[in-house]
Amino acid sequence: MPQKQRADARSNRERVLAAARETFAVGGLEAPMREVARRAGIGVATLYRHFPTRAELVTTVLAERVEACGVQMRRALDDPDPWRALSGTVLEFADRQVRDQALNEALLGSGEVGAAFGAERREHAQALNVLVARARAAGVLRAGVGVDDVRAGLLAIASLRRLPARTSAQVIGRLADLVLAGIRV
Amino acid sequence: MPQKQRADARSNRERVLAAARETFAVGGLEAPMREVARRAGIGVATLYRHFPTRAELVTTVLAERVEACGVQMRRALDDPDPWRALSGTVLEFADRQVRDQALNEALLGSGEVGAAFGAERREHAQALNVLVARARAAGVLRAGVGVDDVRAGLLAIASLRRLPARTSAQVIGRLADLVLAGIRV
DNA sequence: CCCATAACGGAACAGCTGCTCCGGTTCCGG
DNA sequence: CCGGAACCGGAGCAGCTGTTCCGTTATGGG
Repeated sequence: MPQKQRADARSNRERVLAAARETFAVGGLEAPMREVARRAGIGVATLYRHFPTRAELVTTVLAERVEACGVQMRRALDDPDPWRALSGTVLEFADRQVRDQALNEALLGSGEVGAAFGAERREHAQALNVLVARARAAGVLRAGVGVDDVRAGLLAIASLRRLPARTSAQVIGRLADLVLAGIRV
Repeated sequence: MPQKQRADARSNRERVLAAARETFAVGGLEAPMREVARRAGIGVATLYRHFPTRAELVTTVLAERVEACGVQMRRALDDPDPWRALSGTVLEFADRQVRDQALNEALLGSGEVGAAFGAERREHAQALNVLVARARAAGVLRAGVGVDDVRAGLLAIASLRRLPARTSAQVIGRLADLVLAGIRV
């Protein structure tokens, strides 16, 4: 029953989403609404007509990426090799972090945006539990390493956002390797 | 030739510094100047008379803590046990991070406040070089681990600021152990 | 082709920030 | 104890933010 909106309205909605994706990826989730509107080539009022509040725009943009993480998680759960599943998840997480400055506030943030993805976060946490349990059962984890340690590593990788952009990719890569080295037996 | 200022002026300066220490440690370096002034029980104009700009207040408050880090670094350089020197530095860094939400922007931040401590940062970097080189020479480091990896670990620890305060201490502790485990042979 | 009306855009509002101006207050040497 | 200089405090400025109001534009069914 939608599709009643005018053609220009729908096209503008797409423009807004595209602009928001770019803007948030580069400048983080705190990027001004005016900046998104300007990049989309429309006025702020139009932006607010499509997304009545800032949080709504942010969650809409992030929903698709959070879902992509879920897909990756489910794929890891199907991997018969426990270490490859766990290490792959860590590396993939680091890689997403390098490419998207905004994703992690949805997965790890404590504010309004974080709360909007509570269900997905619980699902990811549950999947991580399973991955770590399998890895431990396979004997590839150093003694004493638990889910909380892996989660600490992921949190650290995610927190490396806001670094001089040029160096952050290298630092994140090194840290991911470091975390894996610290986890493995 | 100082000491020409009136008694109330000097007392107010102390009040400002005390209030700034509290405020910055709890709320981070972005805490509003009005908040510092209110906590000190004075007006904002008085605050700005003693510290003409926000950065000046911040650097004054941080200078003493940065110096404390320098002391610790020099002590580590005197330690004959290379691994204890390096691991102690990492753990001490993590501990400071837990106790002070603001220190690391001076040591690692890329903004104006970070630039103000360029000399100290270079000194710390140099000391870290030495510590890592000694540890490697002693054969306690995993093959391929370099200064950049240690620095990535420290950066990660520092970036864990802005977490739900109750959990951050545990997470930081786990991460510090994880980094050490990833570095050691 | 026309015009009701959905959709638009920019000025404007409210609230935050760092920082300054200026009239009133307080200290302290003589 | 007095008076001028040193000092204080809050109102105010400029600039940022998210969000809304309302006059203007232009889509598309008849």
